[in-house]
Amino acid sequence: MPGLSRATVARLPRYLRLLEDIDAERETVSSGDLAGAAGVNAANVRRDLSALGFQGTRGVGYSVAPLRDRIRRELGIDSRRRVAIVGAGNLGTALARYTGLGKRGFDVVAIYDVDPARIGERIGELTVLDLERITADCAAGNFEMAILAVPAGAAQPVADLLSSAGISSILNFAPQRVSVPDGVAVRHVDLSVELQILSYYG
Amino acid sequence: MPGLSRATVARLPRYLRLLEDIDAERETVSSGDLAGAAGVNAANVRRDLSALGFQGTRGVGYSVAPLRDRIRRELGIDSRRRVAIVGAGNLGTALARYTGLGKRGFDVVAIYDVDPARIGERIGELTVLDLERITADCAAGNFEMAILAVPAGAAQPVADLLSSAGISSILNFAPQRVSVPDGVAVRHVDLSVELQILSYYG
DNA sequence: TAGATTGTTAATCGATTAACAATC
DNA sequence: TAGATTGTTAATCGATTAACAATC
Repeated sequence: MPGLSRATVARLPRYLRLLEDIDAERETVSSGDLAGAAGVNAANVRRDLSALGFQGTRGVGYSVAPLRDRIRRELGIDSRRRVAIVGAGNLGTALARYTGLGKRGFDVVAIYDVDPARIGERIGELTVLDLERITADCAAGNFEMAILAVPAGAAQPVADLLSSAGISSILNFAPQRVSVPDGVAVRHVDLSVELQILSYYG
Repeated sequence: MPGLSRATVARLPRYLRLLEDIDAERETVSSGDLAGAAGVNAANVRRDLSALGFQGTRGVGYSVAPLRDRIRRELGIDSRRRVAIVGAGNLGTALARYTGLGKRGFDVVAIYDVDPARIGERIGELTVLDLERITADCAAGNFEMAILAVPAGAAQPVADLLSSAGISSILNFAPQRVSVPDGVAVRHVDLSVELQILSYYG
């Protein structure tokens, strides 16, 4: 049903960023403009937009506003997504304070930790909640996505809790891959893995 | 000269993690063990290790210690890499306090900011330095890699400074892609892009 | 020998890109 | 008409995987 390839989906947010930042007076963009911003080939852009069923005009380009709306709709950004952060350590706290997510359609609605010394602490507009509550809160439909900012050993147990409570997606920053049942989407971002890859090419 | 495919390099750190965490008494691992830990196919593992020129023993598996050392050497982890963090906001501060990097061969040696109110502030063992100094410090060989944790608008200018000062690699957390000259390696990690991709599949 | 596991081939897959006719 | 740019084809590329002979 998705229809769009993984690689195409990964590029849509980049196109969207250009379309949102572009001069309000610009009415059209070419595949070359989009390619430049996203760091890809212009033919690739045309193919992506074609897969989206979005048509441009030969000799002219693509209409900015309709394309922007089409990508937003495809990514589901017209309806906001609610995100919980798990782990109120350095990284979790930093993510909770980051205001850039709100502009992109994501609302951070809760942050959880196991440390009694942290529970109840205020971080921006949020109060750190007891991790014990997370299953109930997730099952109650308070959020659809979670960001894991926990130590390696806690990643899989927390992912299990969330999966059984019906979470849709997990973004995992813990230095440990987690496995989840079918139907739950996961992405891993591992800082030292990223640096090691860079280090190899540097 | 690299010889290893990008995809293979990206998997090596995952294999390494298993090899470092494994029971000290285990002398061998099979491609199936490594595949399970890394979330890939066993044939893929064998192909990767073969590309590395590392041989196993049929019917037995791969020797843990030599394989671990071989991967470390390939990734250049036997020599430590020095990393500077640019931007002492929420994220930059969290990264500076993160102790996981040291265990993986990366030393955070400096953190920079432009805000006079932050310059001189202590973060763990580091003192926030004036961004003005970064070109000189980089050119002096104080570090080889940089992590950008700056606002979107600052990413490209900072990347330009670092490139001209001879940086090897940049890990960019700013919500804005940067372009750099040949010879500088860059990776982008964009939190809201990651969430948008997840959101599509969730 | 019997069971396990490697190393490699061949098939397949998914994605990228050059090129160019179509057409604004 | 002349210039620009799309939409799509065909070629290519890089990576994955099943399968199995080799061999411990």
